[in-house]
Amino acid sequence: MPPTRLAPRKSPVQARAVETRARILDAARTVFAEHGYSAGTTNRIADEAGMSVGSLYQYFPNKDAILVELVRDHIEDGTARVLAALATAGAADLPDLVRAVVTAMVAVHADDRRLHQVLFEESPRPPELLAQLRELEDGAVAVLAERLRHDRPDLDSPALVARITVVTIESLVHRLVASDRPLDTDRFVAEVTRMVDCYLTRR
Amino acid sequence: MPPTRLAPRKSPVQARAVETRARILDAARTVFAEHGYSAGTTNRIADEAGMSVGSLYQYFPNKDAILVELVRDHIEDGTARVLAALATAGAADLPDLVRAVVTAMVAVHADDRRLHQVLFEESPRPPELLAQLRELEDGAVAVLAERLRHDRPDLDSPALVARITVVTIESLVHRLVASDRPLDTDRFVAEVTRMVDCYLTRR
Amino acid sequence: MPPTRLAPRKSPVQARAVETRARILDAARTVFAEHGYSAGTTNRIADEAGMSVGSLYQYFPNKDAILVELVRDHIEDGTARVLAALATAGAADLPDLVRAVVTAMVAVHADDRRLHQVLFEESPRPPELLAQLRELEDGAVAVLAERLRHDRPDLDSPALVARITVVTIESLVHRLVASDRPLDTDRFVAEVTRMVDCYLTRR
Amino acid sequence: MPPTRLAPRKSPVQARAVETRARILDAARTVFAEHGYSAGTTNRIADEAGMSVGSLYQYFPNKDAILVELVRDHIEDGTARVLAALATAGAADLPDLVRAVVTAMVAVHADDRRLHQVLFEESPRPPELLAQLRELEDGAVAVLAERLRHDRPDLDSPALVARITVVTIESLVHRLVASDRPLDTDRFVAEVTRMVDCYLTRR
DNA sequence: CATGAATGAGGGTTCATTCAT
DNA sequence: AATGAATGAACCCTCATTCAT
Repeated sequence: MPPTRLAPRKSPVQARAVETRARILDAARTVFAEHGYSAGTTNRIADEAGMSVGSLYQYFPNKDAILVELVRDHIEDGTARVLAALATAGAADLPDLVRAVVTAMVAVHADDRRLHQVLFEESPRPPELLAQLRELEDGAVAVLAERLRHDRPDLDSPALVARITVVTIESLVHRLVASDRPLDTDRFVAEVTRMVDCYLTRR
Repeated sequence: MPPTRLAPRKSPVQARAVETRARILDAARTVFAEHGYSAGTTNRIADEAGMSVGSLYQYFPNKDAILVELVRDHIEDGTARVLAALATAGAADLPDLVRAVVTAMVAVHADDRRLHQVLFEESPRPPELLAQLRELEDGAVAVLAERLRHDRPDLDSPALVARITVVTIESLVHRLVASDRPLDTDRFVAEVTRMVDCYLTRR
Repeated sequence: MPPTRLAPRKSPVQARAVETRARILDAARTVFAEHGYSAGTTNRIADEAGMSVGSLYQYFPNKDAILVELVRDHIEDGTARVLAALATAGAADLPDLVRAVVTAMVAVHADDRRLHQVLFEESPRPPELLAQLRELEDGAVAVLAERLRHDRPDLDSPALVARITVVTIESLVHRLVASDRPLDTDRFVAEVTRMVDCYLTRR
Repeated sequence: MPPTRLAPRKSPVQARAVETRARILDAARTVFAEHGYSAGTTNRIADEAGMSVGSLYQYFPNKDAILVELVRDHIEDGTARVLAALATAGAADLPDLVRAVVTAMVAVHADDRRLHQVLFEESPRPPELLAQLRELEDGAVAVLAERLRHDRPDLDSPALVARITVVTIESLVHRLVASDRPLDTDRFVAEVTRMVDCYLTRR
């Protein structure tokens, strides 16, 4: 039985598998957010996903793989949203871009604060995961450095400045999210933006 | 019996105990840095310290207590060194103070990068420990805010600015330390200083 | 599909679980009888049951729960057998009833003397267990007291007499069972019966 | 330096040792009563006795030895007090003797209920201890049997009757003491006495 | 493919006992 | 003799992973 000619989609089997993986990842998010990493056992995740542990292990080779996938998803989602924000901002000037990026970053991380704590602060960091994070950071740094080379040809080392900027934004957003004492988000964004603007704008 | 004989030295018993605690903490630093928190077992720590688990448990009631003590020591050491740097800087202007603080912070954390990752990113955070960290941050914020009220009476909310500043410095230093890709420390200090200065100085 | 097919039989899953629990309890009986409570480790029990510790802990949340279940089983078994003996004795007079009860009690406890020592003399007594024992004793006291009110309306305090009687029978049977020097069981029953009869019958 | 000629006492050294042993035993009583047997650690006992574990082990070869000694002391004390009661009762008739014995037994055990529970119900029973208990019981049985042979020459098996009697009294007294629900002691004594009297007196 | 019972290494912790001082 | 730090076997329990059904 030949598949419908122009069906540009995965075979039913694969589609099912993709959906199951998603169910597991959703469950893992819930369970990690609620129990933390070590107490977020694979059995609990399988339970939450409404399947047996055995099934879970058919889709992920081990617990770490789930974690890695979770982070990858988060990164992809974050990247997409930040890029969308930049697209919207268009060819704005630096301050506006910074504000757009910081706002988007905060939005990305505000979804589930506790989950991000678990993901980024209390979980083991397999090499694969570290590589992903580096790649992301490097990408952002490259983009910003390029822009700086155009806008601020006077800068000594645009790469370093770009990295400091990127790391500052990332760090502060994570800190905001991880913080037990909630800061006012809008003010936070405003202040971070002002700081970074100043750093990038003044010679 | 000359007074020097029984001078400022703890009784043999206590001195021994203090030394043993120190040995355990040193071993814990080594083991945590090498294996991470969960794999840094009490038996491994005792081994590294050249003693039996039982002995270890005569000095610490449980594994968490070791972690808490490690962080407390780190905080005390860090606080002392930052204060010393400030004292040396004397009544300098803000930029110089910022540079002194950042330099001291980097020095404090450069000792053992991996250990700080374990301590601050992948370990459980008992309430006692969180309280310590808050206290430290609040203290720094209070000092800086006070200074800002003097130097920059025009600032809207010195407390918020102070907190953003403190958190920025803390975060960036931790990021630098946690980073697998070593940045040039001096340049890093210079850039962070410049960023914070700008933030605090420009209206 | 004939009704006998799906008749009063538990689903395979449950039936298996029930059987496994029984295997664990049997193993626990053996191990406790042989090693006592503290030396009767969960690993030894699992071993004796031909399974791993992990499996054991899938059926019981902790060691005490095994003990409690063992005692509950013993109580249920004992209660059933004593009631059966009473049913057989029918509306006999007091002496015959006493003989029936004592005989049944001895039979219940004769199964495994050493186990009963462990269960009732050297194990911790979780509140749940104490409650069970009290309930049992109170039940027996209530039944006997009621009967005494009918048969011996002259008695001052049937409740106290009933309790003394019940406790005496329980105690002596346990003593007999715990004893290292086996007494002749029939004579023992005869003497205890005589003593209790006398106590209940003579004014 | 020859010791004082007619000093009928232990050498100072021995006297000191005896006193130290007593201190340890007192401490053990306190600690066992408070913490139970397994949680009544040798360190706690040494602490309570105001000495170091090492010293404790100079007087007792191991923990069990302390337990055995505690029971031995209890038995000696109990025997002495029951004998005293009998002496006071003089050549009374059986009922009076029984009352005297039961009263004395209750008094002996009322001192520290919890300690007796620990000693007789939740501690391991080393062979040495079992031997002591047998010896005591046998002694009491022998005395009573002898008396029965005089007073009740009609009895078939005075030895068995004596043993049942002795065991009944022992058991009930222990039960009373171990009980969580306190019975009125005087009524208890009266009832037990009545029961035993009846048993021994009526043919 | 799904199931979930089974596995068992390994974790933190305790405590009777020893031994250097 | 006294001390008390040190020892380390053993305990109860967890959880990532496997495998028979």
